[in-house]
Amino acid sequence: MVKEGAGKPRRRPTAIDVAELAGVSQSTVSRTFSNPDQISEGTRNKVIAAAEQLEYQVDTLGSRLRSSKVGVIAVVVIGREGVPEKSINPFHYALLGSICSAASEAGYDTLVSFQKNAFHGHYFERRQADGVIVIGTTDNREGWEHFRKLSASNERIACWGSPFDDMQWVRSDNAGGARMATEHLIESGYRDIVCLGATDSPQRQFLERYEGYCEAMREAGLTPVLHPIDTSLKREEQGRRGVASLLKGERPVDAIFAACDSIALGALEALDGAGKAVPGDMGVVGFDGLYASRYSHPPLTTVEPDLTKAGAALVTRIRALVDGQEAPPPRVPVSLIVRQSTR
Amino acid sequence: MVKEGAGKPRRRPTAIDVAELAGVSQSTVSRTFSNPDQISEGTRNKVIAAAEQLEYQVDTLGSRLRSSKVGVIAVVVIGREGVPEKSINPFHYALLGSICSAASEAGYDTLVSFQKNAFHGHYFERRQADGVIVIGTTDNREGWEHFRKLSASNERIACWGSPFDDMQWVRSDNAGGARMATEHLIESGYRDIVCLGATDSPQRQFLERYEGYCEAMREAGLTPVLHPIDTSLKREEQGRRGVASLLKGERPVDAIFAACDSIALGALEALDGAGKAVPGDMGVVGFDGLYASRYSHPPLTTVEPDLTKAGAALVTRIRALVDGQEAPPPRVPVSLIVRQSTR
DNA sequence: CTGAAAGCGCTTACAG
DNA sequence: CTGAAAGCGCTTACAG
Repeated sequence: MVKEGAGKPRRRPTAIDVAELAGVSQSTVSRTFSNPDQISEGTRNKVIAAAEQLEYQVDTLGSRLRSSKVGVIAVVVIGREGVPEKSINPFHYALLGSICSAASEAGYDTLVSFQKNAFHGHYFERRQADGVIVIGTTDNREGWEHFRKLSASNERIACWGSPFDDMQWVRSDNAGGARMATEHLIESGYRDIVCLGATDSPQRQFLERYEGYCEAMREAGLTPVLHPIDTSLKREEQGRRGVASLLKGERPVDAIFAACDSIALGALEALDGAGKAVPGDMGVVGFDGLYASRYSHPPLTTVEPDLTKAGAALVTRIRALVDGQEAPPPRVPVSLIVRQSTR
Repeated sequence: MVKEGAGKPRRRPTAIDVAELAGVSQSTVSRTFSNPDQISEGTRNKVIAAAEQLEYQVDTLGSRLRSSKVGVIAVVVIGREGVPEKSINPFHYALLGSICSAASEAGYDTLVSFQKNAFHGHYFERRQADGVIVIGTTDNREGWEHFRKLSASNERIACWGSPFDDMQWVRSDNAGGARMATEHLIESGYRDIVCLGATDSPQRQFLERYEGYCEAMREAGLTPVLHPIDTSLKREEQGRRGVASLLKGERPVDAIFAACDSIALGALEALDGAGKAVPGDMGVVGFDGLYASRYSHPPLTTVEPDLTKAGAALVTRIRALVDGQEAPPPRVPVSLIVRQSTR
């Protein structure tokens, strides 16, 4: 720990400095760190001792330039224009966290960028990253189009939440989760269960969730009902409006399976405002496992994807693209978290 | 958009390729991108046209190695051991987002890493970053000690939430925010207002918030009361236990100013469980502006720091350390968000 | 305003 | 197992 600014400018030590001190060639120093098996134990120890004495660390820049290995995964979080970072769906932040952790375990750095309207960042052309993971709101069509094109011409892009099927994606077991949620509602005695969602949304997962819901309903001899939402609104507002029109309608409803937690949170708010008791008058289940769903009133029963596995799967996908490894099937398991919004 | 894997290996174009096509020297190509004013307009246009034709982009690796400018800010999010990424305080995720945006606007990439127990990442020694921004839980003493030491020997570290005063920090206007919160409670008619917090916590902001609360109380002729929390517990649990012991106590209480939102959320839960009406029997105010606080029951009145300014201030701090620029005062303004947990 | 040349700190065939 | 040498793609004095 040499104090800097104490007079000595103290040049960063290089492999040459270490070589001199250890009495070996510069290439031997390099090999000691990049390919230690090639070096005899005795020599290796001398080099390591010298490196420690000088506080030497391999310069990433030199190493990467020469070896053409970047060692970086870029993570792009697609947002909506005009929406500040603090309002980004917390689910995406949590996913970002698990991606960064998984990357780190695989020996990659993560270059994170939040993009709304300007999708520049020529990661490959500028050799800044070996691969790109794209996550974020499905709604920013322009953003996804951009990465879809890149994906077509360069295969090192993996994504979560893409509206397009022809990209390298990783997804929740949406149908399975929806099925679990619906079966849970049926077992709890609800019968007039409506799905608050959309089949034509760019959010393909909404369709998959609706299908899982339908299967479970039909197997129980019940009729699935889709109550469509206005996908141009903010999620919570979709939930509020959805409930408002449901309550005005003729059809009896005793439970709501919402296509995502944010919609469910809005729905809970509207139900509370309308004086409806949850879970007594109406059961509600969401999908995503947002942090906020633990503190809603009442706390929301939801389907939660295993985010650790999701992050790992995305990183694995990139590695597979980079060096032809085998990739596991890209469906991430989910689990049902039963809270107080259902009986 | 040349399709890769279509047979042609297609080498990445270099400045030499562009130079050949444009009929100039390689140095001229380099200058066109790094120092365009040095190049006449005619030459510049020729070079740019050639670059576009070849889809050339400056190779970051070569450029950085030669110029010694890394152009990267590392962001370290300190977590608690054993706590998965998805459970990280959402506040830190939101702050992370605004840091990444601010960095991007200043022309920096952000290298994000989540660290719990292993604090390696020799960003400077390995020349991976020009500076490091450290955020995250104040509770991981070991983590902060690590970065404090680094901070002492290398001055390019800025932080949010450090328990130590001798680091380069950026903070909320904690005292001012606490004052606003307390004045709001007093104006709303509450009198027996207790601060649920700690003065001896490593969370220095808790002390500052307590002090702001005290000032406002004294100015109104009221006596400040600190109801201490057990800082070894999880935040929400601190809030639950705090309320439990408050309700068992002798002292009359009609409002709680909680040192942070997570504590307030736990407190709301416990009050609900104990059959206390909020805001009727008890007013509650938090601090942080978590996403979840919008969906608590009732929605939580809270003090919210301007996260966009916080991210910008941290990045500015790093830039100041890197190239001696002037830095603005590192207090981030806050605002009071009145919701339904207060009259 | 432009070019020729050196060199940033590494990795990696090649030779022994 | 180790060394001498070339070269990754740039930037930047130096000279004109």
